[in-house]
Amino acid sequence: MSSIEVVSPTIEEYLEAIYRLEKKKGSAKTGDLAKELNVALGTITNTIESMEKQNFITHKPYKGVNLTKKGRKIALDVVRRHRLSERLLTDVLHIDWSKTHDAACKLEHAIADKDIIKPLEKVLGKPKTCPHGNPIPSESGKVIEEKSELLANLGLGKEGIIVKVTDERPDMLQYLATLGLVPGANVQIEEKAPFNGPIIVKVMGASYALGRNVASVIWVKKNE
Amino acid sequence: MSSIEVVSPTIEEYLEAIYRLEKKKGSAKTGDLAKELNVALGTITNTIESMEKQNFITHKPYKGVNLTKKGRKIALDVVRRHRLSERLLTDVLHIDWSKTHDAACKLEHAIADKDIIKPLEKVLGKPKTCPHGNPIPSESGKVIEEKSELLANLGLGKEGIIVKVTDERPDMLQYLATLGLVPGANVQIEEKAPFNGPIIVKVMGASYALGRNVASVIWVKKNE
DNA sequence: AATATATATACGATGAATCGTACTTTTATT
DNA sequence: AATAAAAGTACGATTCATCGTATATATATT
Repeated sequence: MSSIEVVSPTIEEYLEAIYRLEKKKGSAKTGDLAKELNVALGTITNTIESMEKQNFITHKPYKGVNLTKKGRKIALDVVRRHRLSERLLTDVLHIDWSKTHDAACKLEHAIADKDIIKPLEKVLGKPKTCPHGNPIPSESGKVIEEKSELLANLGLGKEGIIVKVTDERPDMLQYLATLGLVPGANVQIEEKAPFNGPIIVKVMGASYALGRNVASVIWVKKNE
Repeated sequence: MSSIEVVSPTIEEYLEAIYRLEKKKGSAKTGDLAKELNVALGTITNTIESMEKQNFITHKPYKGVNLTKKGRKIALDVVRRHRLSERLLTDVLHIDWSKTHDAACKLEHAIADKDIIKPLEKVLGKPKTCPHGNPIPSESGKVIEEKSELLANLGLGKEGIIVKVTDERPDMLQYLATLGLVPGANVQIEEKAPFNGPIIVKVMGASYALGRNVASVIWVKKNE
């Protein structure tokens, strides 16, 4: 059987957040978790402790939290449900990609049942990624991560296709969408100002100056 | 503004259950609630007490619980979300109507946001009823209940169109579907055995003997 | 090396939702 | 009217998730 363990929505949220932070920084610090989950630090300590007892994570004080095999399995399932929820919201309900994250955070816990998630995946056409370009883990927990590099690191004159956008803030996503900076779009570096100044990119014929912070959430696959 | 008050999923469940029982029996007894919500009797007493303090319900011991105006408003919103969820599950995800109830009980709490429920309603084509035929309350809380009578009470030889089925048990719904006893179907009473015996009905050319308990969850609109 | 900052823990407390057992009151049955 | 059955309440206890304040420890900065 090896079906996935059922845990509370809270623990699912924690596992998901740890997964994200682990991916981004290698491990999840309690402070980052507190910010991500919007709870007090002491709460993190408490919950982390109980999660370690249940063998979902390991915690080395001051070094951060990491998922165990058992924890990762659940986390991947939550991420899978989250990203399929986002696809449902954009592809079926035609909701803007800037609004999907928060809604998906609630939906993901309501579609854990196999009888729901499988038909959902099928109806959506087995999408490989969420609307922001992040891969959707398979039922068995496989993640196919497309190789890509930061737009901010792309050399002058180089061009590539946007693969994913790693920022969920609605205002940021709205901004990117108005410029056409969405997965699939072709971008070219026209200029890179020194001292970490803005980057001028060309998208669909138009040129825009992007701050480095913006260029650091966009991942592209370089055209060779 | 007059937007709908936000309460916990638990309270939403209670309000929804009270709404159903009120509709069926005029009021909700604590015992019925305990069965409906699968919790201990004492738990009902506790929660009921706090809900009465918050003015969601009134409770006359041994007489039952009833919704206040405030409570009914929330209850109708929950029912609306529940039934739209069921439509999503059947119409979009093509899930069998026998499985939608339990799944919708979870989904209903995840789609409370106006930004989600409005697009959902629109995509579904503003359906008037859930897959079982129960009316979907409007955004403002209006319920348009189609006049109907129990199949069990229909006279010999009379015929009508099934309007709704008021039973959520998966096995019952599966059984009804195999006989074609679904909303919209035309049925005719061919025979009524005495002493509350079975009723023979004709559906789509075929005849079936139904127990009274089955004929008492099917509501029809008589053809005049 | 000293100090400031970031990171983490301890501890006491709260509220929501739940349980189970014992007890009480009302309604139904004989 | 007596009694059995159904309905409801009281009460003590538990678990989960949370808070805030105070304190401790480690890492980074000067």
